[in-house]
Amino acid sequence: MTSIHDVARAAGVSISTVSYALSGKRRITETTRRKVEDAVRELGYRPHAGARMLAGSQTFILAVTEPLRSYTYAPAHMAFVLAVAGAARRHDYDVLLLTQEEATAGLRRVTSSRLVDGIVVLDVTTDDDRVALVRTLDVPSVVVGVPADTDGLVCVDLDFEAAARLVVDRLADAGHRVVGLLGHPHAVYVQGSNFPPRVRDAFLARAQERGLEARFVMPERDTASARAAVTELLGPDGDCTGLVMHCEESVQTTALDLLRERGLAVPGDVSVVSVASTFDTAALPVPLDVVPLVPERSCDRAVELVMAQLAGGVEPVVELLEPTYVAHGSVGPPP
Amino acid sequence: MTSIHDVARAAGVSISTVSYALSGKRRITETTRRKVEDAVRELGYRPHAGARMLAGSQTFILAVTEPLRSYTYAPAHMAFVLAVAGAARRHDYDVLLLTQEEATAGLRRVTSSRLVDGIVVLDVTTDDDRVALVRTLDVPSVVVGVPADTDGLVCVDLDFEAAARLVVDRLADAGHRVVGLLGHPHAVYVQGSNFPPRVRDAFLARAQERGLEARFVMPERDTASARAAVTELLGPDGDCTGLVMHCEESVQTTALDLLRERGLAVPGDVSVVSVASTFDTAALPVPLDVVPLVPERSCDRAVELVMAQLAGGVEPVVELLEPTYVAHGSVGPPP
DNA sequence: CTGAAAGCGCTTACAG
DNA sequence: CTGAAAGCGCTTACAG
Repeated sequence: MTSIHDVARAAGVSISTVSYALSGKRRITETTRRKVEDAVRELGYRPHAGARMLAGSQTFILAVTEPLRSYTYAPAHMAFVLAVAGAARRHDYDVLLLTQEEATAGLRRVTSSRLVDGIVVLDVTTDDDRVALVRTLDVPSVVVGVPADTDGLVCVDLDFEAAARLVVDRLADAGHRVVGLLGHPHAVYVQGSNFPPRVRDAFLARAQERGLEARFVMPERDTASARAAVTELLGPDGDCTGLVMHCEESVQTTALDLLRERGLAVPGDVSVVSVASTFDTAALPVPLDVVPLVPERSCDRAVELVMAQLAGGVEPVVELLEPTYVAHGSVGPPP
Repeated sequence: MTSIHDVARAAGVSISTVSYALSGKRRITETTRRKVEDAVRELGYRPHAGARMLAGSQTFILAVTEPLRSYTYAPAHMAFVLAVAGAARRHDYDVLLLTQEEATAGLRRVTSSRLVDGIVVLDVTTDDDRVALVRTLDVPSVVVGVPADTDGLVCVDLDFEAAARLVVDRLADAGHRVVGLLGHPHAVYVQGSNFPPRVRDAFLARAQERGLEARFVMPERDTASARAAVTELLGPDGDCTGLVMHCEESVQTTALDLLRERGLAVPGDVSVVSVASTFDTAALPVPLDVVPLVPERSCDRAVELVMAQLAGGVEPVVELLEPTYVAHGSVGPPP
């Protein structure tokens, strides 16, 4: 293995000059810097990670904790993990993946052994052990999502409440009087992620504010349950003309299939909007209006906030990212 | 931060004794060991990761590379990543996640900086850059899957060929004369993972050996495409009575929905088997016989083989794990 | 069975 | 603007 001494020798400088040339932490003559860089390139030098950790007390590793619960929607969660990894790399950081079975123990282990410089907590539940732990850990940490108690935390998340309001408003403005929310499975609301209840509550509250009748159903993931749920939402006399979907892609597909079978046109007979979806709703059987949840947005910001904590003080804060409404022609006036 | 010196002082021994007591690398008196362990516990001591890497030239970190391509089935791939992480932890290893955008560059970086002790390569394609790189890297590596050129590699994988043969045999033995394979989207076969072609080829070959007529279709992921594909497989006169599914859960669900709509009973009218599925086929609308792909099995073995390489010599080998047929009553004689 | 000490490869005050 | 050197916290021969 080629070490910093080899580089120093090849460049004809001292090892401290090599170190500083590489880190940019002190001013170096242009010519010296070039000599060092040439030597680095020629020798294929790469600093020893462990030595850097020990001497510099920086690891350039972030811990990412994502409990892939059985009832979570894998594609979306995977997208968040990958988005964190991507964002981290842009700051020259690698990502250590901590899984469910080891959530809090793992966080303890990697922080107290100084393996990581910071933590990104993904998919927090309302009352999350990892959040309680992170609060005590004194390691730069960012929570993606909003737990019940945000005291002392740095949180980033899409403003799900605003997202829900956006779609309700759009439907109300178009003239719909009865709107229905097709939600996630029941288990998700009970023990799951923090955001489905936030969407539900804001949806119901805004509908009331706008004087709309609102319905809410929580289908399981199977086709039959999804179909029954949509049927229930539409109502026996089909008075519900505005459908909001906050559920998995397959359930949204099933819902659209059912509408088609029933001869209900979108948006001619029923207007449909997807909220907080991570997939491309334009690729559904009917391209759907959407207030998207963009993992990259939340995760880029989360990593930025870890870096900011590393660099200096960041006050505890709950940052809610403003949602955007993307139209694809699936909302119109009621028939 | 409490260091090994603090522990040594508290236990009244030298730091080398602490180190050896913890690593078990040399014989220690029972009483001494206990004194050390007590001190460790009281002080909450955790060895500094960087110092261990530097002094011991072991990092206790494994790199996992998983290119989540857009056309891959996220739940299955996530399951593999998690299975590797779980297996690694059981050997006291952590897992560093390397993503698509950085696949080969990332492997180079983490190995040449001595950040990882070994590599697990997930979801290899037939002709995979990462495999070519890993071969030259001289770091313990295991490939999950079978690339075209396995020379010099340690590969582990389900024996997909045997799995395909198992289901064909089961259908042939039950008396079916025409069988159809519902495959993955076309893109997967062209540029994707290595195993779909293996299933396809073995399926077709075994069908021929058994004197069966065999069909093969590659639906996209949407409902319409899936329905069309099943219709095509069954044939205009419904002569195909044995359906094999090697595709995503949603497509399998759609297929079963279609059969039900057509009034075709399983297995009364059509026998159906799922092959190499990572989800629970017993939870489908009709519980399906399956030759499961169990991520934990492949990944446990993959991690074991990395550990074996770390411990000493392991010859290059392609280990194919024997498939198991799990019956759920979805195969019977043809009508 | 245990200890004193070298050394792993860096970073960063400390000097000049 | 650059260098010599201390020191980060371990592991592991080397002694006894």
